[in-house]
Amino acid sequence: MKRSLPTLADDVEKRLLEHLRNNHLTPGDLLPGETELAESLHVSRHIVREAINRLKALGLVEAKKRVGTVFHYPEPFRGLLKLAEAGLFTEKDRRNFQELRAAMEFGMSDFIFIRKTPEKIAHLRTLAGGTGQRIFPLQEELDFHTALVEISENSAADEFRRVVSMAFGAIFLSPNHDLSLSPPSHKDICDELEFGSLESFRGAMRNHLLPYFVRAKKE
Amino acid sequence: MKRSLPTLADDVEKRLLEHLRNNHLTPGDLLPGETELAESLHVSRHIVREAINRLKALGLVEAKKRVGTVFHYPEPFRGLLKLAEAGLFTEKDRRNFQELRAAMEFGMSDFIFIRKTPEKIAHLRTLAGGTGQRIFPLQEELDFHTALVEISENSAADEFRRVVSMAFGAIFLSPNHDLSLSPPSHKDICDELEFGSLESFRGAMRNHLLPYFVRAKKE
DNA sequence: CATTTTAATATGTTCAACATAATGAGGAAA
DNA sequence: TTTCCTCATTATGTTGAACATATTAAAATG
Repeated sequence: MKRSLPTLADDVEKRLLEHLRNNHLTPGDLLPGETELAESLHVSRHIVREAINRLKALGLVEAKKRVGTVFHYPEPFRGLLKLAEAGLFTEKDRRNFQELRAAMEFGMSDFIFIRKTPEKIAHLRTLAGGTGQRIFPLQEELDFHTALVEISENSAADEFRRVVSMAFGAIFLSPNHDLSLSPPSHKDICDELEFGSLESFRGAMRNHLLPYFVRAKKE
Repeated sequence: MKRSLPTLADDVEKRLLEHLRNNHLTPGDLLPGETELAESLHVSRHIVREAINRLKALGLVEAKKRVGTVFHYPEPFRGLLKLAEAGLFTEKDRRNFQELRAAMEFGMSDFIFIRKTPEKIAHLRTLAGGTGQRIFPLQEELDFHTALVEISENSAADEFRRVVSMAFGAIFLSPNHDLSLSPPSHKDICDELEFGSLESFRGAMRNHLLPYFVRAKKE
């Protein structure tokens, strides 16, 4: 595969990233002005702006008039979100991401269990809903799983989950899952998390996500 | 939070993304020329270039001289890779990503088991190494786990794994994991995948990744 | 002192022009 | 005919100067 020669904007982009790393920028800090950068790098201001626009696409910086270009702490999945929102993924891609989300959520069971606290469990219970059905079961599902993953204190998992949920459609449970054993409810999961063992909690998580795994099997 | 007004490049970027979606571009297809876009959108060519540069940052397009701007199929984690390569994440972020990778890999166990074939297992065994130790156990670890996730036929999981491995450092096994039960070897995992049950395979995966889960516990 | 006005300064935008590389057509040589 | 070279074409790459605009902070005003 023949790659084209690096352009000036490629160089400047690389050097800007180096600048961000080497100077340990804190969120809110300013990049040098465009004119200043153009002079010090011996390129035109347009080139500098092209490079900066790439950083904008990654969510790394934001331009503010009269102020300058301010550094933002990286949002790892900003690019993924943008691509997804643009609707550029295929149906198969979207299925893969939903599948990956379910696998990730199940895989985080251990970390959720390890880092649980009474306060977090209490908060989780407020979202679990009663025994009766709620008006917005879909919203409850979203909020509950969000809070659940938050317990793991893993921001990467948290953001990944949020992006996939937002961009690839909400959690979709096949309405006609004729399983003999009904999956654990949110309340059951809370109980397992609070009183159960690591293994029983992991099993509950797995059974709760079962529809995804089953659907995969049928194809 | 006061957001600044959308700039012309913002608009053009959005419209370019719409164009990509609405016209169902196939990888290799060309975007309209910069001059043409500038005229039809009533903006200067520089604005168009700034917008295109953002798409470049996402890996969505590549510019080729004399040819034009060609569409590439989206690489979901291109942005994440770029941020990671630039070294902009904190130590805690990197730990979180390694943790997420381990959780994801374990969570994919079911899909790996469901979609296994004799050919894939055979290929996996060629990477498992013999009973003796190899010269590059780290490389074997990388290749083996790559092939393992490939069996799941989930490109999203595949790419995520590759990006995290490449960008956040190779798999790091604590050398002094004084566990009474030694984790399953790669050969053991192959055997479980081929002859074991879904549950036993999942257990083997979990125990193989145990060091990650254990390390999390200590903190 | 509080308020309004104003000047300074960063990014945003345009125009016109030229540079450069890859393509493809056309002609020269085998 | 086939192969190779040449060269004009055409897309992106790059530059410079200038002006627009929003926001900040200083200065003037009451």
